[in-house]
Formats: sequence, structure tokens, C-alpha cells
Amino acid sequence: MRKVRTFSNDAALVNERRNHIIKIAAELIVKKGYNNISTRELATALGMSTGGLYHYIGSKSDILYLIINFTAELTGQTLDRFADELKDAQPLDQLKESLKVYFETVDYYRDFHNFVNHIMLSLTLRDRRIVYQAESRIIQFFESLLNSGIESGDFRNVDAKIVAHNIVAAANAWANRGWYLKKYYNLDKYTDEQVRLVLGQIAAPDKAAPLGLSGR
Amino acid sequence: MRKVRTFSNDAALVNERRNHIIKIAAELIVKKGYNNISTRELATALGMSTGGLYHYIGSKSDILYLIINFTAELTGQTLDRFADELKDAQPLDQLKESLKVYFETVDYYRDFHNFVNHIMLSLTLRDRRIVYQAESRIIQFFESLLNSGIESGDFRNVDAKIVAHNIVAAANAWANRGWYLKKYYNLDKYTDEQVRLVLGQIAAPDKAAPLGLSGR
Amino acid sequence: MRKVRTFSNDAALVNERRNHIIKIAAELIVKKGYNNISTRELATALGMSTGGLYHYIGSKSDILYLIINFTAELTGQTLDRFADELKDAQPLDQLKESLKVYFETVDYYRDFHNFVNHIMLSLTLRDRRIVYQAESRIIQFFESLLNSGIESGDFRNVDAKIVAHNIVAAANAWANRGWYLKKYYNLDKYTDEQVRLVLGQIAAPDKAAPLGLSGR
Amino acid sequence: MRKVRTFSNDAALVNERRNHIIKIAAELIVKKGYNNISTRELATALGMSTGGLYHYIGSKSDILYLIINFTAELTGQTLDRFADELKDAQPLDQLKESLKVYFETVDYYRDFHNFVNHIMLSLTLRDRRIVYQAESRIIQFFESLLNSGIESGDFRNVDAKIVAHNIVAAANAWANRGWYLKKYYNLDKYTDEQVRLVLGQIAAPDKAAPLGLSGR
DNA sequence: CATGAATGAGGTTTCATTCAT
DNA sequence: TATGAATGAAACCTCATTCAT
Repeated sequence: MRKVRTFSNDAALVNERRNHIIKIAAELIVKKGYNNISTRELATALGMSTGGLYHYIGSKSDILYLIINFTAELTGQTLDRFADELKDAQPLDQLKESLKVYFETVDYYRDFHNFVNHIMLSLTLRDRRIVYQAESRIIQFFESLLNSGIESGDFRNVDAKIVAHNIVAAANAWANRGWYLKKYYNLDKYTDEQVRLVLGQIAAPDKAAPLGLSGR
Repeated sequence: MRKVRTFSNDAALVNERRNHIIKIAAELIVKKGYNNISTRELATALGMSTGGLYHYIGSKSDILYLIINFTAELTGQTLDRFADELKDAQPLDQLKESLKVYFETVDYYRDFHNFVNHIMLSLTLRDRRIVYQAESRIIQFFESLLNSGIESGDFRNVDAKIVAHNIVAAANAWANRGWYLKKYYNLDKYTDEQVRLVLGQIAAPDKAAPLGLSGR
Repeated sequence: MRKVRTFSNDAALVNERRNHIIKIAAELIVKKGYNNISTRELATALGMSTGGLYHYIGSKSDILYLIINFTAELTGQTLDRFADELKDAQPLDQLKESLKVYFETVDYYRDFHNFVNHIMLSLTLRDRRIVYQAESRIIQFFESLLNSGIESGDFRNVDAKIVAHNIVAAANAWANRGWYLKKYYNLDKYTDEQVRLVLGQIAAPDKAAPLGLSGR
Repeated sequence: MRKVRTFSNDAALVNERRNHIIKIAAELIVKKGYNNISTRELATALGMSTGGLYHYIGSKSDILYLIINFTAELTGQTLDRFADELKDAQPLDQLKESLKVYFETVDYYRDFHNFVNHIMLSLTLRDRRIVYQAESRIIQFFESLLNSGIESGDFRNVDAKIVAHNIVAAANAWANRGWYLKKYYNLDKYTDEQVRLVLGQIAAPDKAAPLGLSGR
């Protein structure tokens, strides 16, 4: 976590204000584009004065960093939750459950995912790396989950790296291609179909049972 | 094709200059972001003066339209080529061949795909629709190709819409997530793996034969 | 009064700054022409930064509107003052007194009159109408004043419309043909001569006594 | 007559083209304002190319000079015609006739009068002097005409300078306040009324006869 | 003589950022 | 801590003028 300038010594206040900024700014930027939002406009939307905004950030582009960083932390938390909740389940159940939760998270934070997509090209290399790492981490989570299943013989011997990558791509598609997908699917249906496809790809020929947590 | 202002009456010259603009601008924008390229900078990169640039466009944002439009026309041409070349082939061969060519096209024009991704939020609704249509068209191409195979009994009865969408998502991923994918794949390998996965999803249980054009 | 954009909510401040802008801009424009004054130059003359100027106006042409509007309001005030001060006087005294005051006003605000003259062709129809109305109002003031005198038998039966128009033309001439008139007249002398001419035109043959308020 | 650059040696051609430029440019400028007409637009209206225009003028502002100069020459010609045609007539007839012809001329060339009015503030001092001289000359024409009549006892002893000035002001008003005057008058009626007023001012008390050439 | 593509200075306007209050 | 007026650099765009063809 890089330092962002503030004139305040009250860490709790800074935190509160920044969370507010992150939420509102991501929303606005996704709606109109980063460069079409002026700091004046943003401050108004935040219920602050222009000067007030600069008490909690050092520059406009710091907002990018704060949002990027927030999104990356989200990923971390999501993964930690997965790791914790699923540590005793069967590979197949781990996969199904984590797909479901992952898609839900992406849906809930879709503004942030769209934001990242839009802003990537404008980021400094330094900030871009934060995004890379977060995305890599989530791909690797699914990759190793798949590999565990392959090793244990629960899954067929597929290219875990690409399947994991496709999972993340499918989740992102839900966020930034909603204009198309929502004409035909809602989140549940979309998740179900993607899960079905993934399971079809990895199902060990002899072990059947596609949807629904086994044993439930 | 909407009208973009020009001061020239020489259609061939306008065409030549605009193609140049499209190519160079897409490259620059993908590298630095639309709002981080000034018209002066762009003009210099084009080997023109600022004034000269404005002989062939009416405003900076017209460049967005020109690129969007070019990309949409690309899609159209790609599909026309597919339709023509594959009209007599078997469904499976049609699918394999079109996947291969489609991925190649996306790879070749990856700047344009990245451009679209980056700029979407800044587009007017009118321009956004051009993108929507182009993307929809390519998804529908794969969708109906899959449906033909399903009807003829060559493919298993899958959700053609989502498989088609995933194909397009996978192709786009190659363009805008290259920072990750290229660490592990090159275009050929990536295409092969994605083709293998798609075929795995649709293969009618009794008809085997995965990769390679049947009969070749 | 149309809305002109400002970023300030302090109405008093906006008013103060705009009055400053109106005064200085009219002066400068009359000296050099609207299109030969850049906003940078104007801002400097105003003791502001370019950005500061745009806190109180939305565009350069808003300045035209502000000046036009100011001039129109002047006219209104002048007429209101006339109506109030002269309501009990004799027609002849009303005319003499209002001519005197009107010429004084035009002289004092001659920059504004010259401005209007110069800028008319560049105005939008909407702004031009403001000028038309203000000018019409002052002509009509003199016209009805003359008509009252005619009805009461104090004035000869002249074409009140054209005499009123000539009065306004003579006043404007003092403002925008000063280069000629000031070689031979000062304001007092010019006013006296014009008053004498008007009185000569309207004097009822039997009622004598031209210059000087009757009874003074 | 100052030199204006041309690349042509064919004096007749230069003359023809410049007359065309003067006519069309005055019209366009009066309609939209000098600074709202680009040389491109002007060239198009003239049926020339931008480059072609610059074969006959040295700079855009030369057009101002050409028009100013043309207007000044008009004045000269008008006066010469007066002097010639009226040299044997009676003072009263001279005045009536010259007023009539003068008003007609101003009406016919009202675009040029409006042009001068609009552009005055943008002129160089040098060009402004041309306007001053032309206007002065016409005022002086009427002034000396009036003085002759006064000396001969045909006219009352009025301030000839101001009456002459008012005549010119009334004529100009017809050109640049047409928006008001044309609601109530046409040229003939306006001329008649103004003539009547002037004659009323100067008529020697004993010599009657207002309108109509005496003896006609 | 005619054309119109090209130039580039300079115009208007925006906006991130600062700082006196 | 909060405000919002002020700054000024830099953005987009226009247009008078030139010159190769």
C-alpha cells in the first residue's frame, strides 16, 4: 500500500472519507469516463468542496490508485474467504462453490471491474502491476484448485491454466459485457451455465454428477 | 457510415489520410490512453501539422468514431470471408477453421480490440451502438454455426449462445490480457487449447476426432 | 435577464465582478474592436487570470450579452427617471428637460453606445432583439411626449414618429461621430443646437419662447 | 488610393475581380460580421479558390480597405454629380434635389454604409481617416449649400453645420436602423418627411413653398 | 493564372491544484 | 478542518497565408 498524501492526522476520518471517494468515484467514472469527470464535479458528488477533496488525496490520479488498490484488496479478501471456507471440501465442491461466490462478488463489484478495464491503459506501470498481480492471484487460485483435483483423480487431465483463465474471463465478461449478456441471462442462470461448461470440461469420464453440490 | 468533416474534396486522399490516422492513433491511444495524447502529439506522430490533421477530421473525438467504425467493418469483412470460404464444409470443420481464422484476426488487430475496450465508457451512445452491433454480429455467427451442428446431430445439445459468447470472450482475452497469456502461450498454442476446450464441450459423445481438420 | 454561467454562488461577488467586466470590456472593445481583444488580454486588463474571468462568464460572447443588457437597463432607468421627474411639467418643459438629460446620459455612456453600434452585426438574433427593444422604447418615449404636446395644442402637428427618431439619431451621433462633432461643439452647445432645431420644428406658430425653461 | 498587392499584371482583370470582391464581401460581412467570415468561406462565395483570392489582395484586411475606399469614392462621385447637375438651380431646389438623390444613393448602397458602421472600430487609423474624410466631405457639401442659401437670403440663418450633420445622420439612420424605420416608412416617405423637416428649419419666414421643386 | 493542401501561431476554454480566509 | 476563488498551463481548434503542382 503506497502512501497517498493527506493533511489530516485522524486516520479513521481519512479512511472513512477515502472509502466514500472510492465508491462514488468508481461509479461516476464508470458512467462517464475518468477524464470527463472534473474534480469539481467529483467533489460536488461527494458533498465536499474542491479544497476538501484535496485534504484526503494528493492528486486526482491518486483516486485511480485508491480504486485499483481497493479492487485488488477485494480479490485478496475473496480468496482468503475461499481458502478458509473450502479447506475441507471435496475438489468438485470446492470448485463449484468458489465459482458461485466468485461470480457473485464480481457482480456486486462490477463497477470496479469495469473501472479497471477502462482505466488500464491510462495507468502508470506501477499501478498496472497492482492490477496484474490481483488478476494473476485469482487465476492461480483456480489453477491450483483444478490441479489438486487433477492430481487426486477427481478431474480429467486438462490444461488447468487455460481453464482457470477462462473462468476469470467469463466472470469479467459478466461485468463488462452486461449490455449483451443481460438480454439473455441473469446472474444465477449465467453462473449455472458457466459452471456446467467448466464441469463438462474437467469431469473425469467415469465420475458423473454435474450440477449441485455432491452430497447436499 | 456517419459523415466526418473534411475540407478536402479528394475522396481518395481523404481515405488514405484517414487510414493513416486510424492506424497510428489506435496504436498511440492503446499505448498511452486517449486523453493522454494531445492533438499536437498525434499530428506529430502522423507527420502532419495540427492544422493538417483537422483537414481530415472535424474533432478529436471523430478519431474515436473512425477507429470504432474501422473495427466494426473489420468484423463484417471477417464474417463475410468465413461465410464464403466455409459454406460447403462440415460443421466441425467450419467451427475449427473459423475459430482459427477469428483468433488470428483478433491477434493481428489487437490494438483495435484493446482500443475499443479502453474507450467504451467515453463513447457517445450512438458510437457505443456501433460496437454493440459488431460484437453481437460475431457472437451470432458462432451461435448459428453451433446451432447448425446441433440440428444436424454433429454437436451435442449445448447452450449455443453462451458457448459462442465464451469464444468471443476468449478471443478478446488474447488481445487485452496478453500481459498474462503471453507468459505461457503463443497464438497457436492458445488457439489450439481453446479449440480443444470448445470441441470438448460440443463433441457428440459417439463422434470422436478432436483436433485437426477431419480428412486432412 | 438570461442566465450566464458562473461557478460562484456569491451573488454579490458575481455582480461586482461582472460590473467590472462590463465597464472595462466595453472600453477596450470600443478602443480596439471585439475580435482584436483576446480573452487573455481582457483578463489582464481586468486584473484577473484567464481562468478567473471564466468564473464569472460562460464564454467570451457572454460579455457581449452582459454589455448589451447593461445598456438596455440603462435605457430603462433613464426613461423611468424621466417619467418620474417630469410628470407634472408642461409639455415644452418636459421635452426640453428630457432632451438635455438624455443627451447627457448618452454622452456619459458613449462607450456603450459605440459598442452596440459596432457589435450589432455579430450579435445573435436573440441579443439583437434586446437592442431593438431598448432603442424602440426610447424612441417611443419621445414620440408619446411629442404626441401629448400635439394633442394639447402646445406643439404643431408634426410627424412625431420621425422627430422622435431623429432625436435618438442625433444623440447617437454624438456618441459615434464624436470624431467630427467635437471639432466644432461641446456637449452643451450640441445639445442646445439640437434642442433649438427640435423646438423650431414643433413650435406652435402662435406660442413663441424657444430656449430656456419657460418661467425660469 | 493606396497600393494593394496583386500577382496579376492585367489591370482590367484585377479591377473586375476586386469589384466582385468588394460587392460580395460587403454583403457577407454585413450579414455575419467581418470576423465570422473566413477567407475560405469568402473565396467560395466568390467562386474562387483560397489561393485565387490572394492573387488580387495582399491580406484579408485589404478587403476592408477596398470596401472603405469604394464607399469613399462613391461619395465623391455622388458629390460631383450634384455639383454638376445643380450648378444653375435655385438654392432651395438644389437642396431638395440633392437630399433626394443622396437618400437614394445611401439606400442603394446601404450594405456599404452598414459595413462602415460595423467595421470602424476595427480599422487602422489610416483607414479610419478615409472614412472621416468621405463623411466630412458630404457634410461640407450640404453645409456650403445651406450657407449659400443663407447668404442669398433664401434660407433662415440657421447653424448650417449642425443641420448638414443631421442630414447625414438621417441618411445613415435609414441604412443602419432599417429594422425600426422600415416598419413605418418606405424610402420615398422617409425622404419626404426628412425633407419637410429640413425645409421647415431653414425656410425664410416670408418665403413659403415647402415640398416639390419650385416651378415644376 | 488557378488550385487547395499544408502550416503553425494564436484564440478560447477547461481544469487540477493551491491558499487565504 | 473546510471553503471556494484564483491560478495558469495546456488542451482543442481555427484560419490567414503560402507554395508546389
